[in-house]
Amino acid sequence: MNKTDKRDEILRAARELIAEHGFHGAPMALIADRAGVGAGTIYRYFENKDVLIGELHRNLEERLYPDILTGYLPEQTIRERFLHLGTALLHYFITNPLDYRFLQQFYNSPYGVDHRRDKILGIKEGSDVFCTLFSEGTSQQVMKDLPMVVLFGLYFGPLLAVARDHILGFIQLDEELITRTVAACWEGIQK
Amino acid sequence: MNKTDKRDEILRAARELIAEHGFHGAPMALIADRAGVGAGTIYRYFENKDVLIGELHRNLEERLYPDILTGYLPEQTIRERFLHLGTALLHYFITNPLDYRFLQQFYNSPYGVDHRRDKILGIKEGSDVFCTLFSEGTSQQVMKDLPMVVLFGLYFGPLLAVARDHILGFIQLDEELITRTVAACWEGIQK
Amino acid sequence: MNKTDKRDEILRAARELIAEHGFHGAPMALIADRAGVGAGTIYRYFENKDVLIGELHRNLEERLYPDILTGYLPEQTIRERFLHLGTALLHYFITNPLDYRFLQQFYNSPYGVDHRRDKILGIKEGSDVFCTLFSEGTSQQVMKDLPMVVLFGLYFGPLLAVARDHILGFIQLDEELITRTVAACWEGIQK
Amino acid sequence: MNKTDKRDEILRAARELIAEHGFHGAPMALIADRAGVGAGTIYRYFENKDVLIGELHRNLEERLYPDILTGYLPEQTIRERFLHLGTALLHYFITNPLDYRFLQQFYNSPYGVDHRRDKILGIKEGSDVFCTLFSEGTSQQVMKDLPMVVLFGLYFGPLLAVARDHILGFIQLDEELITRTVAACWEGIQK
DNA sequence: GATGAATGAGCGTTCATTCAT
DNA sequence: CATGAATGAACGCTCATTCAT
Repeated sequence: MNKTDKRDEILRAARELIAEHGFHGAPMALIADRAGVGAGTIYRYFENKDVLIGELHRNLEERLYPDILTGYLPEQTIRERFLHLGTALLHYFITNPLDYRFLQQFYNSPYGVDHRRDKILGIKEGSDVFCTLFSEGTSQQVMKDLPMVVLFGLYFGPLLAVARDHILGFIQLDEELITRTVAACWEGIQK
Repeated sequence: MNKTDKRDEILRAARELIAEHGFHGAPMALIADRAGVGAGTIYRYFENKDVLIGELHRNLEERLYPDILTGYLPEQTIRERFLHLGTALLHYFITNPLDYRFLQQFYNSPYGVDHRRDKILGIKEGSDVFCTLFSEGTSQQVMKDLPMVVLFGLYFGPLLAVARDHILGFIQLDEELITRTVAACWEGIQK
Repeated sequence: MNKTDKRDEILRAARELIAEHGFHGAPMALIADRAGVGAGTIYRYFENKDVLIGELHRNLEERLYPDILTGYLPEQTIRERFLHLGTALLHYFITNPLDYRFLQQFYNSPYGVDHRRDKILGIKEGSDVFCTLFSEGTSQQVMKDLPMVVLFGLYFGPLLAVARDHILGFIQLDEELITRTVAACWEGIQK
Repeated sequence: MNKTDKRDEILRAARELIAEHGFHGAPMALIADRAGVGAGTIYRYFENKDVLIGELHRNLEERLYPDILTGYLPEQTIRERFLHLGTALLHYFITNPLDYRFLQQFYNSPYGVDHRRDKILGIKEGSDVFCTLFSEGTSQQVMKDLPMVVLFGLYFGPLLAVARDHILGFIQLDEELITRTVAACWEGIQK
């Protein structure tokens, strides 16, 4: 196992444990075990647990963004792009429930404390796509003239809520329901 | 300090610490300190930490529901009642940010595990107000024909998101913004 | 309830709890509860827990000795008296298993530490009957010429062991078995 | 200090503290101190205190049985074997007083609760030597026709009593006294 | 570089004892 | 006197982090 592999194994092990059992169920020793490395080894790759968790978060974003941007075409209308991103986001979380659960844990833990600025469950930072789209939307008067933060709330709030409820089994999202849910968000946001 | 006072002090101390620093920042010893009592005293009032936390939750609901139901008139139109509740909820969380933060911690911790079914950040089944209102809304075809869970997401998702962002200082919600935000939710939900 | 009654209630409650659950299952608060008095009240009658336990021990002996001495006739032969006491002792413990269990707990706890000199599971101190009997037995050459302590071991050792096993349910002692057991002891001790 | 040494140090420290002060005088922190290790270290070797205590018990038996079986010859008469085992047992406890005191504590504590069936102060079922010997003794009509449990009481009762009194300093057992004591037991048990 | 045994501060909880009422 | 609420030291145990090998 080379250096990068080891690092990846640690991240994977940590992500799984946290998603499955929460932070309280993911002590360093267990992460090391599941990653197949020694407990001390983790500290060669990550200064401490906070840093490991933070890295996990960054790592997640690096997988999330390419995914939802696949097939995203700047030349489409604002509405079309809005629907694409919302739909893609729901698909991503449904396909990767561990990632959803990790995010949920992350933003309500001491580890997420420094990332709180990454509002809206983390879907903002570096998310120029969303910023750009919403800026365009408001300046072109296609979206309501509300602060960006509120528009984000109207968008991500419902999406994350239904993703959570799907993952918790309170609802079974299918293509049609996803489409209609994202469409409803649009109606709340459009002018 | 009499018996009730002491119990209240413990609840207040616990609520504050949890809201400010999360569960990890609220060990029993610190709660006792801040409440001005001995560590063992807490256990005269609450069987164990889980029970204390659970009581904190119940206690919060006992303050939240009367508040948002003040001035709620069943004879108003569905839209009017929808706007009333949404506005009242935002007001409550803005006025009681500690309660918002406590709920946020609560539902993402082992303590809230049994209450997960109480979906949508504590607006739970027993909250017939919301259930009743939404049932009426869909059956009268005033609201979209979506599963209750999705409608709840479209309602509470944005509200809780903007409440959080206000509390975190990312926006300053005033009466007008509150009204417009809740109105936007309505537009997403109405048929 | 007068002063003596209260004291007796405390002793009774303590004895029961200790016999039933051991010392670890008899905190002062529970003793007070079962005695129907306040926790602080115990300290009016007994300086501290050690003293209470010690008193319990003395109290037991005050009930045990009159019992086994009933029908004890100094004019009987040494053998007859030996058999009488042994039989009476077994009867007492079978009839009062709580007392047996208390003694057992007592002599293996910090509380019994000062009473260790009361060897042979407590059946020695003040037990002039036994001392007298055995002195007589050795000086009259009816018993083996062994140190008193050894003779006591040959007497109380088996008796307490079978009492324990009866109470634990490993054996069902009836009159005949009691008689034969005490007789066997005698055979070991007699010259 | 290597791994085995550390484990042994912990066992030794625990045995000593329990023998000297009983279970109440052997908190984990003190055991760790006396063993010269950190408090947490104990838990690398023993899952919890119960397991540590249980191991202490097993460990003792592993030293006790080989010791008393040394020189034990099945071809000897029942009486000879009886005397051998009794003598060896007394020698063992006199030589290892800490072991005697540990056993005494063990069987009168919550820790020994599961071992209660191992009657007669730890001379338990696995001790086929004793069972076998006594079975042979009764079936060959060399021993009295009493239940095994009573015979055990007549054997171990006195032996453990005199061992205790020697350890407590009430008598000084020498070879002759040991021999005569065990012989007295035999007289009580033989037909 | 990798390891995992060792650490000890910190946790939730219990309970003998005190003392204001 | 009697009370029982209050105390806080002490317990068994966990786990992020270190460091000798």
